[in-house]
Amino acid sequence: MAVTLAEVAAHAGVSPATVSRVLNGGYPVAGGTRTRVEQAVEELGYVANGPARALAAATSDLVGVLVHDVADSFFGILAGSLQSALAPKGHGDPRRLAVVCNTEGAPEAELAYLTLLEGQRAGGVVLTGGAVEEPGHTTALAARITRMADAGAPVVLCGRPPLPVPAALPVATVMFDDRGGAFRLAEHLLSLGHRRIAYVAGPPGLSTTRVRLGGHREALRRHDPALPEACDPLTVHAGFERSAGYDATRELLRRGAPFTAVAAANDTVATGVAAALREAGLRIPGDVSVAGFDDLPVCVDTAPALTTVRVPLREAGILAAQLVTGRRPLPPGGITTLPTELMVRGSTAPPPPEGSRP
Amino acid sequence: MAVTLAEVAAHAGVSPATVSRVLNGGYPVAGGTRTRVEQAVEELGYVANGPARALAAATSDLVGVLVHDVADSFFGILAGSLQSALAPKGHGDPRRLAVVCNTEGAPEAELAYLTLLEGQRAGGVVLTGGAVEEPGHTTALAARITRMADAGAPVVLCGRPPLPVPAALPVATVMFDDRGGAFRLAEHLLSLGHRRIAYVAGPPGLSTTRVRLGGHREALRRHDPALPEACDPLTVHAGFERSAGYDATRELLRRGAPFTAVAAANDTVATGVAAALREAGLRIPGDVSVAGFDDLPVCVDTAPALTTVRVPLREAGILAAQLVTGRRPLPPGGITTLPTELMVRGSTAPPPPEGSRP
DNA sequence: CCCGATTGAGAAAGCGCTTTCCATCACTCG
DNA sequence: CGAGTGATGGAAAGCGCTTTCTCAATCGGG
Repeated sequence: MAVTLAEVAAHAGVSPATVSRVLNGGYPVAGGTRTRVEQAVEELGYVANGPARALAAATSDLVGVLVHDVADSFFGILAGSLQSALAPKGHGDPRRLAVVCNTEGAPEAELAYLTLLEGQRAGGVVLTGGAVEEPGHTTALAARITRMADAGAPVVLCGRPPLPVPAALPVATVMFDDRGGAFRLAEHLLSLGHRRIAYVAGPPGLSTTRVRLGGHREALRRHDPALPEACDPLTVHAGFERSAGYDATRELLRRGAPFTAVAAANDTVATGVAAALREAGLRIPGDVSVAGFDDLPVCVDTAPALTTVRVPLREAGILAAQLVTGRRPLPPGGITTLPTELMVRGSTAPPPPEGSRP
Repeated sequence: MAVTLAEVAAHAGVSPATVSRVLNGGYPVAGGTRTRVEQAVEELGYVANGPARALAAATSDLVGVLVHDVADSFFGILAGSLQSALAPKGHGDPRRLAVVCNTEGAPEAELAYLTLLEGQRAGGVVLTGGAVEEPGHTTALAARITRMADAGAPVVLCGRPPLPVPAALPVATVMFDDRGGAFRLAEHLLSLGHRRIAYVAGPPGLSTTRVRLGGHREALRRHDPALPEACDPLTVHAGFERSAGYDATRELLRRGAPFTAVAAANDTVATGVAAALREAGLRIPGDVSVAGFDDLPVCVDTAPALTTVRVPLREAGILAAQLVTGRRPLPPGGITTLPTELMVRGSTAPPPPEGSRP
């Protein structure tokens, strides 16, 4: 059916082995021979049979990309830039294909997809999104990743903490300075004069949740050691969806404890928070300031525009692509932390004078 | 290294052929034997070698998903639901993996990715996003798709017009009633009293652009045969990004021809339109009404919320997944048109009384 | 109770490529 | 001037699975 390597070899008057070597490099081939082969490839319109290559080489051109959900802008942007970076313009390298898997953040799903990817002899895997911090899962994941990396498939952890794997293995971690971002965001709110700061956190047990909340509380503590505890009643855990922010805020409002600002786990949640607030007749930022996290595109289209912390998703995607394809050497220690940046917009302002509610 | 079929066979005391048959079905295997094999698979934790399967069977578990850009919510949502639908909960079927490819809508990129996918012996392909309507490309694409479908890989065109391929081939088309949606949206604006309706269309030459604009103009024409032409100076073509909407609107404003409403190619563009309008000191919908298309999540978070046309992306993704895996038979004619729905929100209202500008 | 259908399972031939392991060959060193 | 040497290219053995092609065994009917 399709043109095979053997046919190209015959056409060029060389052996299949030579054609393979020309195509894959890493072996000296005389200039003339090389040209002849390349011409044959061109003339016959040869396209390698991926599965056959993968079977023989025990590694494929597939790169697994585990995300919570590509429909979520956070992951969509990350996966998008990653995918694009996998396909370099100058079609020099053989193109790697991105296999994206929605795990919903579920440990079992992550493991299940990794199994599938191992079965496909994926040439690399990128795990994104916060990690469920449960000892059992961490161990299982570390073991799996070690096995894959050991088999030659680079693994990149993106936006999640490093895992205990033997050094020297091709395992890299790309982190975001979530803690610093949350810290600066809280500082921003404090400097505006806010003290009763509500916090709609992500799901408990997730690394991202812990780190962001940690940075936030640290800033409160720095300002006033008693503040973190004082704000505890104003902290609620929720999911990462808009509705979670909405529900959490209604709950907060229902409780009646007054607050003048709300920081959310991420921008999506923040939009839910804002919606609930507005619905309750509160003005943003007049009555309550709202802040998100991630700096998704939606931030500039809400009214007022959302103060948030920019997380360099595109950069992370590109970096992850380079690391997982080996186009970029592992940084010392295997960890790269990308900076986050406070983006002050219209949704945060000084709190209203005392006496207003809530 | 990993457990192989042969080892499972040995463990179960049968031949490799039998194990393969148990795993793939489609061949009678006695109950006892089957049980024994399944047990062996379980005990050894056997995971099939994808490439080997694909090589022997000449088809893989990979499903290609071509999108303009997954980072764009429209495609992210589509690809997300498609991917999830590919992995049915009850882990009965062998899981299919989604290979997502960002084509930026470029014909060459589409072809290039299809080549790659053919090389991988993909078991199916879903092409999404409007098609570039250029004879050459249409022909080339039709030929490619025919070849793939002929080789047994179902092809699903999603959100783009059907292609001329021999019937009887597994090629399905899932369309959105873009025309109807645009028509009803225009009707809505007309019924509010708008007559000078600007339109920020998508890139020329793209099927989506043509169809949406067509529906829009048809509604204008129905209302008053002279209206389409009257609004021509208010129609501009742009890209599908927010900035395109922004730039186009500034251009419109600069021209000085008055208008009381702007319909955009999609929601993302509409947010850009709104931003430019607000920046020019115009109130929405007080001075100018704005409408989008697609009903992306962002619509409910803009202020005011964006009137738009809901496009059933999730449903389309699920449907495409079922069609491309053959879990759902092709509809007669191979075409399914999904309905769109007008979503009236706060960004559209009657035009201001004459005399206001512009 | 024997014979042609059926049903169930094994043997073996690839699928198309990579990759040792060798065989050349043209030189160069001593 | 013969052997050592690096640069090239070929032969062939798989990689792990699917799928004919075959054959043994079981079964119902005349």
